[in-house]
Amino acid sequence: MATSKSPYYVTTAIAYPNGVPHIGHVYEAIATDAIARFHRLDGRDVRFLTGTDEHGLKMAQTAAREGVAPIDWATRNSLRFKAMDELYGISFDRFIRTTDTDHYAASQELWRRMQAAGDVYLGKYEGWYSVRDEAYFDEAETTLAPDGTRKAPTGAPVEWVVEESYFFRLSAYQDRLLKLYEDQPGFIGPDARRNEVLAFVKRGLSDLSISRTTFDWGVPVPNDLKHVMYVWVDALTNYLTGAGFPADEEAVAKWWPADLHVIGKDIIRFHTVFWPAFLMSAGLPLPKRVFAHGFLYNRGEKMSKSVGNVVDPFALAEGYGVDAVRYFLLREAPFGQDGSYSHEAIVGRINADLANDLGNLAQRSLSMIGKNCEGRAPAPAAFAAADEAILAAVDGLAATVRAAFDDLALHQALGAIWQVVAETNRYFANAEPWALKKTDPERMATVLYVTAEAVRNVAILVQPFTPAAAAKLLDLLGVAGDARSFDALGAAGRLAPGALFPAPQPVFPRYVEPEAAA
RNA sequence: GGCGGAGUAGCUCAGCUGGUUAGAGCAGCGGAAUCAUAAUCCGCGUGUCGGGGGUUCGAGUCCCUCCUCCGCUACCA
Repeated sequence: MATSKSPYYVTTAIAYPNGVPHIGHVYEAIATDAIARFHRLDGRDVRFLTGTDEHGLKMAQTAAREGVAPIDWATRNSLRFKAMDELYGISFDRFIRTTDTDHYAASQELWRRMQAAGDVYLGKYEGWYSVRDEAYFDEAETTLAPDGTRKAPTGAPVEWVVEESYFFRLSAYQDRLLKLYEDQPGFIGPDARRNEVLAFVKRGLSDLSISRTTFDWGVPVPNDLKHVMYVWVDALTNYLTGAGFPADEEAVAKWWPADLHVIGKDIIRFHTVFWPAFLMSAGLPLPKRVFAHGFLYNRGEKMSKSVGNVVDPFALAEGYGVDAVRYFLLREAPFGQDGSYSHEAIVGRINADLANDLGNLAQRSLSMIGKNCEGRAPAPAAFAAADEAILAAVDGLAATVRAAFDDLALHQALGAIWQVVAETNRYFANAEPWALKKTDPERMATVLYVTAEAVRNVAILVQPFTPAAAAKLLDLLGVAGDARSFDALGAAGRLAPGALFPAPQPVFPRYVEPEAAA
């Protein structure tokens, strides 16, 4: 079952490490990690790429302000992002940095290919430029301050800048892009984003400025060292670098095109318009899917430094635990839509879903097994209708969860799993194994066996979401390390009666307010 | 302004191509049980389905109109 499956290459966007990571960064990493773990458990050979995008004027400026070299500033911050990923158990196969040497080689090779295709030409770029924003603005967007200076919409001063720049002939790709969206409807998700991109491209495309001469902190343009590549070519190419492009042809053949780019909704255009156009130009296959997740709000309010409601991922993990945060973020908001974070909401999820529903189900059944079955997997007698019903619900879960992952409806996968958890709690309460203890020990053993089986299957399926707790749960069920993939779901991996269980212990602790605990 | 999305129980939301008394989870109230992490189970919702009009035997579900909110409308990591 695991043998004939195709490799799976999935990426997050690379983060711009000009500051510290925030909750949005973890959210994207956690979601992509769940997807990567899911496919690994499903028997596929997975490559998971994440990292940092380290070039650009702003990085150089901040480094100068800090009195360090750009590379040192980038390294310091990049390490912080990597530490965050490691803290949250993000199972990346490579943490790429756009300052890695092989990335320079990849970016320059992509450039050469686009140039060879006749899509790169030298021109002049001019406009109102804001150094602070590292961006040009339309004159209509700017305002004239009373003192005669012109300001960007962000309030930053702008100046008229003319610079030589290489351009990419994006205008030539309108038809091919529209055809792509039509031929490959799943290329952009969710659908709402697809419509926006479609409307945008239909309005017409102009060529894209892809180099700068005003700073040198970037990948040099081949054969014209005055220029460094502007953000799009450099940053997007990381996905190719991560696949071994161009030197490692075997790796490229295996991993490229990527199966999925997970990104934030703010950068959808770059990934669904510029990126496929670059790849078409270079004669490379296109990624199969680009999916934009939503933003996280703090009690419905946008998080911003000035408001001071930014949530620090490190503090979050400290306060609630890594698995709880992972579960909460993927359960609370439909993946692809905006979500809201609040202390009350996360505590509610921790206590209601993790501790009460699943954690307590495991604890109550395993504790009875420990006390009444010598701590061994009980031997079931013939199954009654209620037993069969639960096992059928449990065994049907794999298909439901797979379908949810196909649609990237991660919240639905969790919803389906927890529905079975609730059913199992009902089953357990109905069967009253504690009463059967005296009247019908054989029946009690059967109920405990079925319940343990339900917990085993749920634990396997929940591994992509709460990896550490799931592993602990499987330990408590005596499940061997090589029996935790989706191959072991259902009848194929049933608990062997008599198998020894370690002493049960809580897996998902309740959240208790610190002051109440003191 | 243009295009697109949304407005359903206190909260978060399901409701497919129109058809039994509009559903789920959470919260709340009442009860049961006591294996378990004060966890679990059972029962309880008279909601103008944003307002108004229309089509239809019949409309959250289609059409028109109005109100409110949100997204996109090119180079912002």
